[in-house]
Amino acid sequence: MEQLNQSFFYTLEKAIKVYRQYFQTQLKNAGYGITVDQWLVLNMIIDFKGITQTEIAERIFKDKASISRIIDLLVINEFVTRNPHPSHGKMIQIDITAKGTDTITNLKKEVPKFRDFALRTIADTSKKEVQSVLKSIINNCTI
Amino acid sequence: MEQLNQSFFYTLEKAIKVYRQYFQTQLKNAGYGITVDQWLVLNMIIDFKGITQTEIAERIFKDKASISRIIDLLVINEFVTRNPHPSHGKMIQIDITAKGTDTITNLKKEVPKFRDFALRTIADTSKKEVQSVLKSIINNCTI
DNA sequence: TTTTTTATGTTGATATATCAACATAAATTT
DNA sequence: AAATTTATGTTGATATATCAACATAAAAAA
Repeated sequence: MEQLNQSFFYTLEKAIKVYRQYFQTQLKNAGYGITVDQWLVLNMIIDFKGITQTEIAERIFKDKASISRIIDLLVINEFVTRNPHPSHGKMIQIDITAKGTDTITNLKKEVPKFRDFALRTIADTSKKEVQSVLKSIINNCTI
Repeated sequence: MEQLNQSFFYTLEKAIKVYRQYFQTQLKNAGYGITVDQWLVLNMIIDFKGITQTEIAERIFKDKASISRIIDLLVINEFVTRNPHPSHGKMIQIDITAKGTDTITNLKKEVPKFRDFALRTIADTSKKEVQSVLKSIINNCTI
C-alpha cells in the first residue's frame, strides 16, 4: 500500500507542475507579459471589487505577504495602481489600469481554453470523482 | 463545463498546498530540521548512489538550478558534503554525513505514515482512478 | 589531433512562498 | 475617554522555482 501512496503523491506533484508549466507557457506565448500568479490576483481584484488583500490570500491559498508582493509587481508592470482607501484608513484601494482591463478581458476568453485543453480527455464524471477524492485529502490534512 | 474545469483545478491546487503544508508541519514538529524539498533531494542521493544532479532534477520535477541550491543548503545544514568526483572531472560526489544518515533512517519510517494519514479515507481503487486521470492530464499538457 | 558537441554544474536575475515581526488604523472593551 | 484587541498591510529573512548565461570537462566528430 505504501508504494501506492507514494506513487499517488508523485503523480499528483507531477500533474500540477506540468499543468502550471503548460499554463505559464500559454500566457507567455500569447504575449500577455503576466505570470500565472499575477493573473490569479488580478482576476480576484476585478471579480471582487474592494476585496482585501487578506481575503485574496485566503481565496487563492497564498500568504498575505505573497499577495502584497505580487501586487507590487502588478503595479510595476502597470496592470494596477495602489491608492489609499478613501474612507478606510489602513486599507488599500487597488485601481485597474487600461492595460490591466485589456489584459484581463482577453484572458477571460483565453484561460478557459487552457483548462479545457488540459482536461480534454477527461469525462465530467471523472473530474467530479477526482475532485471528491481531493476534497477528502484536504479534510484529512486539515486537522 | 467551464465552471467544472475551473473548480477542478482550484481543488487540485488546494489539495497539493494543504498536503504540502501538512507534510512540512510534521517534519518540523518531529524536529528534523529539514524541509520537504531538502528531504526529497537527500532521499534521491541515498537511494540512487552516484546519481547526477541533473538526474535528480528530472526525477523530482525540479530545475537543476534548484537542485544545486538545495544541495547548498543540505551542505550548510550538514546533511551532506560535496566532494570532487574521483574520476569524473565536472561531476560532484555527494557524501552523506552521520547526521544525514540518521535523519533519513528516521524519516524512512516516518514519512510513509504522513502519506498514509493524508490518504486514510481513500480506497485503493480510488487512488488508482485518480492517478490515471492525473496521468492523462500530464499527457494532455506535455505536447 | 584539433574542433565541436554534449554533459554537468554554478550563478545571476527575477518571481513566489512562508514565517515572524512590525506598523497602524479601526473596533471593542473597560 | 483610555486601553486593549482586531484587521489590514508591509518588510526582513530564508527557501524554492525558472530561465538564461556561463564554465568546463568529457566525449564525439572532423
